[in-house]
Amino acid sequence: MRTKFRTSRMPSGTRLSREFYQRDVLAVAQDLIGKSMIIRLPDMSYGNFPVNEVEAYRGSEDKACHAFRGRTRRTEIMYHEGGMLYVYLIYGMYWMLNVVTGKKDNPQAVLLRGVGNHHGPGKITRSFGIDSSFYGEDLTTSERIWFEDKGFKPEIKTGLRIGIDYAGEYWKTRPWRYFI
DNA sequence: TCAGTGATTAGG
DNA sequence: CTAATCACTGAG
Repeated sequence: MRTKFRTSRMPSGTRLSREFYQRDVLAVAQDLIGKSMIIRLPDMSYGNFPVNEVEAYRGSEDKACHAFRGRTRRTEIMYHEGGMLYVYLIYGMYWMLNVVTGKKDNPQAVLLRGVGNHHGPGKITRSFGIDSSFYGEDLTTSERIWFEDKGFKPEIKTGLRIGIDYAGEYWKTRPWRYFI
């Protein structure tokens, strides 16, 4: 953390490490539930929002994962080692915020669907002004967004991933949505 | 139930 | 270049 942004309002906690994100996406997705998303707000203070809903997208095998169609400029960041952000625009209006997980060249990501009182992937990014400038952001070094463990261990429920009817019977029935 | 909205992608 | 698609949202 550069001194520049160290203020009295900086939250104290344990920033999640590279190792946390480098695990398989199903483990990371579940473990992200209850962790805190720390984000720098317009007034330069930091907001703390517990993650309450996510979905896992698991590699080139997963028909619902963007990496299913291979490496493209958009999906390139998913091939990086875990701990980066994958941000993309959908329907011309909504930025989707994803956390890249797994080892290098194993394209996986966790979609954030709910943090704090913000429910809905497009609403999260709209609320915090997250856009393409966050693409490739490194969560282990960023000064404007990262995740912390504050010791909150909620009970986790599972469900089907939303909006992937095109993915075929097997992939659309994986219970890879996790929520509180 | 359905329109809005534009980047991304595959294909010619 | 064209056209289809889309991990969504809000209005009616």
